[in-house]
Amino acid sequence: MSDSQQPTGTADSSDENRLIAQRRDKLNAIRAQGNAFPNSFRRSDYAADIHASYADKEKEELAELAIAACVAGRIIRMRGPFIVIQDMTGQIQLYLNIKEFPEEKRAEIKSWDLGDIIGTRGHIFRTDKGELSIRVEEICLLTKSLRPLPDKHKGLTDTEVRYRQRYVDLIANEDARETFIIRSRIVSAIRNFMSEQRYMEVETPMMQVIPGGAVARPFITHHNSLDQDMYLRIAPELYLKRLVVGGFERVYELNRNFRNEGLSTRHNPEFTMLEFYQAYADYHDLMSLTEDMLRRIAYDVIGSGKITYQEIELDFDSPFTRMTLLEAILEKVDGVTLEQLEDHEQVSALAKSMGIAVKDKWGTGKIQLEIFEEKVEESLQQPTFITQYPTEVSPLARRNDDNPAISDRFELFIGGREIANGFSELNDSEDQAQRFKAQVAEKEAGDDEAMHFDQDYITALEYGMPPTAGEGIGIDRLVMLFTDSASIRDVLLFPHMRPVNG
RNA sequence: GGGGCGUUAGCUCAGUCGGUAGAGCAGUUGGCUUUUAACCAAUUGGUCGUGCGUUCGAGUCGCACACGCCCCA
Repeated sequence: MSDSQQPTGTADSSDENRLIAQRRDKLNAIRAQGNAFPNSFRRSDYAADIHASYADKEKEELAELAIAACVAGRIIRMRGPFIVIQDMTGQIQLYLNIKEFPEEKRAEIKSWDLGDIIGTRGHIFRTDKGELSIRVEEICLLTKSLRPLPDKHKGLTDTEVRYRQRYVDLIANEDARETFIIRSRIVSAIRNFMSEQRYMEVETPMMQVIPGGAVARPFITHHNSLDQDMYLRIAPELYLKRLVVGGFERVYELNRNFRNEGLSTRHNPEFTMLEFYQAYADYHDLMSLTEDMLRRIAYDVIGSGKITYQEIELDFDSPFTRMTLLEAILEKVDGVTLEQLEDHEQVSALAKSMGIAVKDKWGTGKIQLEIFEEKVEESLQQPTFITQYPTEVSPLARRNDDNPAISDRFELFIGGREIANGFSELNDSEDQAQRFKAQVAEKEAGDDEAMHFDQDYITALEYGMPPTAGEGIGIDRLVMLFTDSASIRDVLLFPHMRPVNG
């Protein structure tokens, strides 16, 4: 009976099959010949460079030029005397007439499989059918692949395997490679842009004693030698503003945040955020900066100010629409009046009629925000700045000079999703202390997403933080837009997955 | 947390009314060797996610669980 509880084999051997066994036999034969994993081959050329350099050369011209090439990569197709290899830049075809090689080498070449990694030297030529290729003169196996590749035409489609074994996805699917190349280019474009704006990149703690800067549930961890609980950061905000106090007047951090929340097509427990702060600026300045930045990314990465996301054309060329939260509700929800939205009893009744579970402690501003999120957010496809968020829901933002109930804050929506959140910073240490106290009261009332009181941050503000504006941009969602990805998992190399065995 | 859909060969997928498990690709053997999803001939390969149940008989019907995808909270 207890035998049924025992594993029948190791994970390593349970998924072995005859295809792997055949390849393992081949590897054993190579081992018997000498070094099965040589690392002495050095390539000098890349597939994409060869295509770019000789795209316009005819067959006869290439024959006269007799250009030598030395490439390496993974075998992804074999047809007759042709072998297609893939390197980090793309694919190139090799022509290998096996009859030109001695008997021993022929047997070795015949034993090679799709997926094996080889290095080769030869000359560039064009086939009768016009394909730029390399005529192989020397060729050797560099790494034997033991596992068969997915279908050579259809690639790998099983989403679970694509996420769990991203390395296979990247070998088999051009789209996946392209997505992560674009992601890298977006990040580069942002760093270049920020650098040009005299911003300085910094790194602040990811493990924090007091998690701050956002309203979210943190992950808890423990420092053994200090015997102290610590939190993975939910935002770098309070540290970045300490640096502004210190005199770094333009700082940014582009790195991971961690939030202990559910998973969805738009949420992963760890995600990447660009967060930046600029002294002597307000939220209007940052809206302009954001517009410039996104337009720059579009042209750097896509080469156009128009991109298509889920069959909708998004326009980054035109000035982004700007409207207040209340204006947006009035425009998008039929039959609602300003008087209704500004009166607590009426707006509460309105929210309830929309199916929103209004809580007693919610103020008018919170209810307005809930209505916006329920009825308006999804319709904001074209880049749109929404401004004048209620102070009640913006504990770190500066109050508007004319109306203390609203804050000098904006959020940017594109494709129906929040992409950025920015505001003029609260630099009044006494106001900030009071708002922390209000958050602590909510935490004590049972809201585990409410903020802690951060005394050192108050102390920093007491030294004086210049008037400043700050913003966070969700990089994963931005990459989703520019790669036309429906799920955040498609833009994360290794998205969080439930373990296979419990 | 709730609902829907999915899980069959290494990969991509069929599988009818419950009655011996199928194809293409990959692999193996041979042929061909400037091909383009190369081609021709032959051929190997299955714990049908896991467990329990119904039945003479379950890939197929029922229940539970696991993992995934989508929607909702």
